[in-house]
Amino acid sequence: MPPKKPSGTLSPPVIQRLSEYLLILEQFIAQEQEVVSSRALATVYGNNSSQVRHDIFQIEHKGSQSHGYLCSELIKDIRIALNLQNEKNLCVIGMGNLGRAITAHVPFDRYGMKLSASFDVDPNVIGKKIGGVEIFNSDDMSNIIKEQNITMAALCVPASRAQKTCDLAIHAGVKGILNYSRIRLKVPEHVSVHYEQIICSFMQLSYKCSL
Amino acid sequence: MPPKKPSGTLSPPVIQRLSEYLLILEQFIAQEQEVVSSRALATVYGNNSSQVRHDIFQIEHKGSQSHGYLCSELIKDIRIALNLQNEKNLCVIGMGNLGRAITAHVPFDRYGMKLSASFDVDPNVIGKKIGGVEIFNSDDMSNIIKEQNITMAALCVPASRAQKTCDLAIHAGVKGILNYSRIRLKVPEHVSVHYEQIICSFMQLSYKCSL
DNA sequence: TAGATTGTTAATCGATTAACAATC
DNA sequence: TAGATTGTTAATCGATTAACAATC
Repeated sequence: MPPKKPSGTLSPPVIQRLSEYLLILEQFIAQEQEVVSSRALATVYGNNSSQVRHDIFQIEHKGSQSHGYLCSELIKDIRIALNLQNEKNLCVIGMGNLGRAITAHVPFDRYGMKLSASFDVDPNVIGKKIGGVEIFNSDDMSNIIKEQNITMAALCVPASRAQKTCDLAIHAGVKGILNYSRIRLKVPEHVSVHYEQIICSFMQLSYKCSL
Repeated sequence: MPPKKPSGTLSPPVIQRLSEYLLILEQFIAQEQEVVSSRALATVYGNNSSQVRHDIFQIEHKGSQSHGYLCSELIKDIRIALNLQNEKNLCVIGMGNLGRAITAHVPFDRYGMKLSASFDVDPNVIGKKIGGVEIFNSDDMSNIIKEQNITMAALCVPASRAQKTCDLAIHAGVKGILNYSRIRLKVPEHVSVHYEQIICSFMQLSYKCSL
């Protein structure tokens, strides 16, 4: 019998909430709040204390009964549960506004990820750096992905180029794609794609607002 | 007894899927594919035909038994179900890379939304246009939101300014916020906030990839 | 101690899937 | 007609919430 549950045990809604609890807890730490109750966390997140405790129960973190959770310890255990300790390399493909936003402003290094390359086809930007990350020629993508052992990619290219680019990245070894392009991708079974269609988020919000 | 179910009847997962079906169906139309079966749609979306039929059942669209759904008709009924016919005004606040990406590239007008203003504090960009949308001074936000009857906002400002900006927008009449800033917002009960934390999407993908 | 709060199970609720009759 | 596919209900599955004993 293994000492810990096998990874892959957490369901998508739980993973999602844990990742957001993590950011909230870090906000608490920044405000020098060291302890938090399930009730307080639930208030900020927008759910209820029962769900918070249930989520935390699943990652086998132990709080202090009657005094709540120590933020710093809970952060550690969420990081372990989400597998954020062993570093993963990723790249951003397509340096339009969105690609640049992700490259320059998302703090990957604080969450066990390393943005090790970005790619574009525009000769005017190739060779430059954004947020400390070099922009490479898309033609060299395959080699660089292999060399740097990149396993995840944010796809920020125009729809017309998305499938071809995605095929190339997968062929070079990418296992997970965050797709910001507005088409559905065909990928082999062993590859995960998460669709991040900004317009769909707006539609959902719009629906809620129209009730 | 009302002829149609009251709006607000659709659950969040159903709304989410319907919004994505909509994009897929439009892709089909663009490829001159006029008819689609629940099975074909499920294959592209990545679920199963039973769920597709169940979702479509809920919006009271009638397909043709034995021949599937007519894409154009299904598109129409999804639009109705999602309340995309009556136009809503929205704004983007913060014209960094992300704000510019949303302003320039998200096709709001095709989905019943009108991006009628964007805001920034930088005098170098105020007065310019991006994607046909004028960038106004954030100081004038309150007036412009009221004048143009803006009800939704994409919040793309730095964390340090997010809460203040959000308060201002809500006070001027905004009812729904898509929050791209990395903090939790305190809002009154009648306002909906959707959190779009890019780093959380990466954490979720990373978890899936590490299984 | 009394009060607060967690840990954990059980109950409830809702979402997904299966099944199949109806229909074109 | 036979085959394909929807429409719709029922069954299953999983996620959320409630409850409360345990504990500090």
